Amino acid sequence: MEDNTARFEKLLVKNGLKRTAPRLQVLEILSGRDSATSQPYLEQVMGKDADRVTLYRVLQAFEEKGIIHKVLDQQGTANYAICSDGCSAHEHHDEHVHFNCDNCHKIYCLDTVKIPALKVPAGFKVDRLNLIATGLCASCSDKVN
Amino acid sequence: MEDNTARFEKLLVKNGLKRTAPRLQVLEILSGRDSATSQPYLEQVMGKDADRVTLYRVLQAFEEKGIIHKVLDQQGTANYAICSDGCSAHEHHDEHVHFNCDNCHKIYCLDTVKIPALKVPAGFKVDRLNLIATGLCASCSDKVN
DNA sequence: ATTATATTTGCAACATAATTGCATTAAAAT
DNA sequence: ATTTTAATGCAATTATGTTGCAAATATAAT
Ligand SMILES: [Mn+2]
Ligand SMILES: [Mn+2]
Ligand SMILES: [Zn+2]
Ligand SMILES: [Zn+2]
Repeated sequence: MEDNTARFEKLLVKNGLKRTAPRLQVLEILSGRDSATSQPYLEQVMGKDADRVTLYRVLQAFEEKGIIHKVLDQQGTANYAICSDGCSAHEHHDEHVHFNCDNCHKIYCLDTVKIPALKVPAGFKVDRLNLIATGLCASCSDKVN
Repeated sequence: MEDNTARFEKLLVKNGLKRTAPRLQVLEILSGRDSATSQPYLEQVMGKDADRVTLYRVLQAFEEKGIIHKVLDQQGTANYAICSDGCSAHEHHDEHVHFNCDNCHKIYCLDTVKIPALKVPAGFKVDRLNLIATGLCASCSDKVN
């Protein structure tokens, strides 16, 4: 497997973003997790390595460039995950289902589960769909049973 | 059509809630709108008729009793709408699609559009589904064309 | 009608998430 | 090495939501 840092540096350059410590750190954290990561968690992990404001700006830049996508959980907290498919500055392709676990509160990107097309009342023009399923994740439903 | 205030008073009593001015006012506002109403808007309209905290508590009580349901829009803002079907303190039945207009930012409860059942990976146990469609509402797509 | 009770409200204080302006710093281009 | 441009840090501010507690009020009991 290719060196992470080198890969991230390429990613930044490709998107016209400068190679800075806070940005590399955010990419490092996000890529090392199996579920979406909340802003509060990121803030806590980064600690004083970067200012709060910087974190917000890094996340915003990444989202605009199509590097990450934002998912709001049921409490309205922002969570971020690296985009898997070919998202770009001009268009996100993250129309997969998100699963929010009631127990561990993780948000999983269910990349394999596509959102079914929808029939809406006349006049409404659907641009994007956002489906959040809530319940117990595989790991938590295991433990309960 | 029956007098609104009388109807609301019954609703409160039925749910073991006292008939108070802020509660009646919230019901009055919500029932007079064709789309979900944001907390900030409610706060603004109520002005100094009720304290911010009271508004939050009224909304919370209504939600718990199944009188209203909460929808978060794409910005994470809380929006509230009166429950149409038989929601109760023990269970909400609001699994309809919500439509968030990019132009007027209104959130419509599409009561007629049910969320299709979902096939999730093994182990995941779905409890609730929340589908938000974003785009242009009928009224706004009219104006654009 | 008066009193007792349980609930609801308002206020103050606090917590957290997010944004803005601006001076400083640092990355990349020349 | 110097210039240019982008990004960061800091301070201040706004918005959203919560908690504890005393005062007020709706309703039930007398
Ligand atoms: Mn995702
Ligand atoms: Mn609804
Ligand atoms: Zn879980
Ligand atoms: Zn609209």
